[in-house]
Amino acid sequence: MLQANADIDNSEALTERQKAVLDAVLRLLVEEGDQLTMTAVARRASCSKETLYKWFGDRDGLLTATVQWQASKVRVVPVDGKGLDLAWLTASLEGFASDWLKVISSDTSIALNRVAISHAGSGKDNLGAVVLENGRFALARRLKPVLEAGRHAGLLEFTDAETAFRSFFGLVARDVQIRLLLGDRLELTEATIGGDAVRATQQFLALYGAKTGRKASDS
Amino acid sequence: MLQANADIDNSEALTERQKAVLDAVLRLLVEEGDQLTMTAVARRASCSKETLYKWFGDRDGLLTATVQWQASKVRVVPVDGKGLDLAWLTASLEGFASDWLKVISSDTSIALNRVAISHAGSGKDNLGAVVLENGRFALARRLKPVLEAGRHAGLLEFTDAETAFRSFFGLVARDVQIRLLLGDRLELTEATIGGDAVRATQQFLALYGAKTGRKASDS
DNA sequence: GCCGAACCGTAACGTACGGTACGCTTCCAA
DNA sequence: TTGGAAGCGTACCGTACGTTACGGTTCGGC
Repeated sequence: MLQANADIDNSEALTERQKAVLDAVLRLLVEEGDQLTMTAVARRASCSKETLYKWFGDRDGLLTATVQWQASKVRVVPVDGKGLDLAWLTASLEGFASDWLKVISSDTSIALNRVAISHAGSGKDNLGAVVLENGRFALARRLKPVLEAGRHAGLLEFTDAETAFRSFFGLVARDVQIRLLLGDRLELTEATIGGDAVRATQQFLALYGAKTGRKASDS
Repeated sequence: MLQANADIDNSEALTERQKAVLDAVLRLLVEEGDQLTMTAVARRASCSKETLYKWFGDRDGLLTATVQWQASKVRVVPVDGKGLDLAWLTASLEGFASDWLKVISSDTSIALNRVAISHAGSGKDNLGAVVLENGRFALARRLKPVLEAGRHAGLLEFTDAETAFRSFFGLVARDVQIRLLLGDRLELTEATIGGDAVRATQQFLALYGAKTGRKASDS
């Protein structure tokens, strides 16, 4: 199982200059993928290679720091447990779906996932674990309380929150991420994402909504 | 959009020796990921590097040939349109789900997708397009006739087969592929796959099944 | 038996790139 | 003013690897 903990929010320890360097790495990663060279980073960030090695150790350290830096930036706001009625639940789910689609279709996410996947192949570091931890697992951690709240309010029915979450995940993401990672041109406009979020949410409610007050189904 | 056509079944043009070489590449790819070297391939396949270059042009050509060779091997049997009742439809969908889960969780698929994704980052070749074409799009081409048949028989209700397919895809795959690609240990046993296939099928039928004769729902 | 094609094994070449060393400038702080 | 830390730019080193070259071997055709 992936190691989750550790290095949660070491973004504190980064100076502004270092953050700027990592942003440069991010931009470079988006532009030309994993074959970015230390020389290119140094040139783009207007710093010396020696500084890069002093700050980040080696190339993998730089990549890891970049992934974590990006992760620390997308730390989203926790959902507010206001109403706890169906409208609130629906809005929350649609919000999660929309946010997630925006994330996985962003250039940055695609680039980062690509490099993490490449590295996962040659098990050198745990870049994949970091990405997973700050992506799919972070989403689950944030969404599950909402699902539990929905169940507690009698709006949802499920026995295992993890299973319910994974169904929601599947209904939202479908084939989007793998297609984008493999280079498929798939323009997700704001409107498309909004529509998909609504559809996914409705489908999820159809599957896991409480039978009272909503046509539901299960097996 | 991805170019689909061309090189459909150039596996004819491969000699047995060449196929053996590509199988060696496949094995090597599974074992040590994308950082396989031409020297390693030559050693493993007991052939000379000169031969590799004569046959496949360069490293990318070798990789492309390998991906296509693997793709030509997994050409599955078309589903037989026998009964056209609910049992047949359910069994077909479960079969598709099970097959797909087996594919995406196989070492070979993971390794191939990883290298294709890496290459998609640095848009050198169209490895990603080849993988997509023989993976997700091939699945859609095989499944859609089943969905259409189900609709024609009054068992399914949907307006767009593509949308219905993507929902099915999402319900089946969920987070499995991205987790595996990112290096998450996720053992999919035969039993797990079978259960997931049944669950995904039931959920799909709940969403897209005709309202008559089955508890259905939609928005 | 002989020739050439195909191919194996290996040595060699060139380059790209990770990592290091060093000189120079800037900028505090004593 | 000066010493030193931090950092920039660049030259340099070592190595890994893609690619090429070449000698030796097998084998089918004459």
